[in-house]
Amino acid sequence: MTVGIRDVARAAGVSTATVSRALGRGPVSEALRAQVEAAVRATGYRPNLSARRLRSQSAQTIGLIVADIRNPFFTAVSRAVEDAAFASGMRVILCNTDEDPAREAMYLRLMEEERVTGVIFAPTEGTAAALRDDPLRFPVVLIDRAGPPGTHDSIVLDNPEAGAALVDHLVGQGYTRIGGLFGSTSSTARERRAGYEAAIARHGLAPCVRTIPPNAGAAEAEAGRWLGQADRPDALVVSNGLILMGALRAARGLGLALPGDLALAGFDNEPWTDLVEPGLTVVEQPVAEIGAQAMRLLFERIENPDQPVRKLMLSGRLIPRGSTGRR
Amino acid sequence: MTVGIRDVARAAGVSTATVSRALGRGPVSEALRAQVEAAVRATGYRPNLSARRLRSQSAQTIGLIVADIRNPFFTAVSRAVEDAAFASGMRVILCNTDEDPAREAMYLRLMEEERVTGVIFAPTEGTAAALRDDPLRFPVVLIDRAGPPGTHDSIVLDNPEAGAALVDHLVGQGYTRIGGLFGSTSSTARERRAGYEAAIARHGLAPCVRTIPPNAGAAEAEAGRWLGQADRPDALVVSNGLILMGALRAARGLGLALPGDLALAGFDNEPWTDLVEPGLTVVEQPVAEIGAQAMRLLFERIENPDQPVRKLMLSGRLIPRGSTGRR
DNA sequence: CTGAAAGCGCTTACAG
DNA sequence: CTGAAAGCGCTTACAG
Repeated sequence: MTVGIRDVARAAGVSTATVSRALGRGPVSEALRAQVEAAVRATGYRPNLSARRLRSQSAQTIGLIVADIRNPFFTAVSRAVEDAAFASGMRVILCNTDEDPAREAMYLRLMEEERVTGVIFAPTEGTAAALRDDPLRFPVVLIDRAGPPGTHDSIVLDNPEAGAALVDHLVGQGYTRIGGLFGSTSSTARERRAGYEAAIARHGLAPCVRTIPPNAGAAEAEAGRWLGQADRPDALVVSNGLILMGALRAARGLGLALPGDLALAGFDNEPWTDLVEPGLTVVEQPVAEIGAQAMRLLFERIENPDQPVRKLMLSGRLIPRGSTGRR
Repeated sequence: MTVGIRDVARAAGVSTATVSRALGRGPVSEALRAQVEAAVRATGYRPNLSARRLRSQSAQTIGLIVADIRNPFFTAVSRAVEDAAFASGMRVILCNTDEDPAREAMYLRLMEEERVTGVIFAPTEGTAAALRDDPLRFPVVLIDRAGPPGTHDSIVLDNPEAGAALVDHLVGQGYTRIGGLFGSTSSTARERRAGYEAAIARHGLAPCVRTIPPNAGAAEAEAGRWLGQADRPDALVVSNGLILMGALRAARGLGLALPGDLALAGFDNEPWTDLVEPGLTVVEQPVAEIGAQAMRLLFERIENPDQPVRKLMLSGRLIPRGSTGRR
C-alpha cells in the first residue's frame, strides 16, 4: 500500500541500490539520477527512516533531557539545540523529567533503545553521581549541572563566581544581612550557594541560608514565612528565575518595598525582570550560547570519542538594577 | 559488539520469538519469562527501537511542530503534549518553524519519513490553506490556528469572541479611541482582529488597526511610532503575549502612564503580566488544556481514522487588571 | 557506474 | 505455550 524503494526502482527502471545511491551521496550517473528523481516525484516516495536507521546504524537523532521545558533557561537552550540539530539534519527528542530520578532513568533507557547519536542532559545531582559507576552508552554533554569530574563532557555557568558576584554587589551597595534562598535538588544551586557562602565569609558577614524545591510556589511560601519574621534579612540572593519570581511575589504580599525594605537579586535575565518595578538585579546566563556550545561539544565528542573529557565553564554577567539600589 | 535479541535468546536458552513475546505482551509461560528477564539483566540488552518500528510498523512517536518553543503559549502546550505522550509510552519530536513555510514543509516531510503516529501542528496561514489540496499522510491535530474547514481536526481559542471581549471591556471602562495591534502571519491574529472590528462596529466606534510580525521587537518599534503621534489611541488591544510586552516597553519608553495616558490589553496570562505595574489585562488561554485536548483528539483520530473532522473551540477568560482601569 | 544479494534487529503469522 | 522462518524497507560490501 505505501510506496517503497522497490516501487521507485521499478518506475525508474533501475535497481533499488541505484535508487538508494541517487538519494544519498553514492556515485550515480546523471542520467539515472534524473530518472530516479522523476520516479520519486511520480510515486510520492518517502524513505522510511526506521529502515534507514536500522540498516545504516545511524539514528541522526539528538535526545534533549531537561527538568522542565517551561523553565525559561531550558526553553532557550532547547531552541538553540534544535537549531543546531536542524542545521545538521538531525531531529530532537524532547524529554521533561521534573527532576524525578525515575523519569530520568526511564528517558536515559529510551535514549539507549533509540540508539541516539547523542544526548544533551541536565541531570539531578543523584543521577549525575550515579553516572560515575554506570557511564552512559552514548555520547552525552551535561548542561547546567556537571556530573562527577572526568566522566562526561559538560557545560556550566561559573556558579560559585556568580553567587559570589551577587554578594559582592550587595555588600558594595551597603547591605550586610544577606540571606540566601536556594534550590535543593541541583548541583547548580549548591554551587551558587557555595559562592554565596564564600563571599559572605570573605566579607566577615553571617550566612543565612534556606533551601527549597526549585519552583515559584515553594519559593513564595518559604520567602513569605522568612520575610515575615522580625529578624528578616535586608537582602536576598536566590538561585534561579522561578525562585526570583516567588520571592518577589512574597515581598509584594508582605508589602515590603524594594530596595528600601529588602534588596533582591538572582539569576536569569528573563524579559520580565526589567519590566517590574524596580527592575531586578540578575546574573544573566548566555543561554543561547550554552545550547549552541553544548551541541558543538557533543558533535566533537561523536567525531572523536576518545578525546579527553572537557568541562566548559561560562561566566555570567551581573546586571545591576533597582532592586539592589544603594542602602 | 552490541547485544541483540539473539544473544538474549541464547543466554536464556529460548528462541528469539520467545524473548520478543516475553518483552511484549505475548503469551509466555512464567518460567520462560523469568529466564528471559534474567538474561536481559545479565546481558544488559536494550531493544533496538528502529528495528521494532520497522517490523511492527508502529513508530510510537508524536511530532510537535510549533512556531517557536520560546513563545510561552507553545512552551506550555509542548509540556502538556510531552506529558500525554509519556503517559502513552510515546516520544515527542520537537520542531520549531519560525513561521517559515520552507521549514514547515521540511518538517512535514520529516514526519512522513518518520512514519509518525501523529502530529500536533501550529501552521502558518499559507501552509494551512495548502493542506486542503494536499492533505497530510498522517493523523494531525492543528492547534492555535485552524486550517480550511473540514480537512483536519483542530483546537483553537474562540478568537473572535476573545477579541470582542477585550473591546467590550475597554468600552465599559470608558475608552472610545481603541486601536488594535495584530500579528500579520497567523489566522489567530486575523480572527482576533475580526472580533475586535466587529465589537468596535457594534459600539459605533472607529477601528484603527496596524499589523506587524508577531515578535516583541517589531511590536515595540511599531507601537513606539504609533503612540508617539498626537492622535494616538487612548487604548490598545494586541494579539499575543510577545506583542503585549513590546507595546508595554514602547509605552514606558514614551513615558506614557497606564492607564491614565493609555490602556493596554492583550492575550496570554503569562506569570509576569500581574507583576508589572499596573497589572496587564489579558485574555487567558487554557494552555495546558489545549495541549492535553490536542493529544486526546489525536489519539481518538488514530483510533478511528474515519470519524468526522472535529473542531474544538475553547473560550478564553478575561482577567481585568489595572492596565485598563476606569477612564 | 551498476546490480544481485546479504543483512541490519526485530515481530509475527504459521505450524506444532 | 513455543520455535523456525519469513520479512519489515532500507544500505552496502561485493563483483562486474
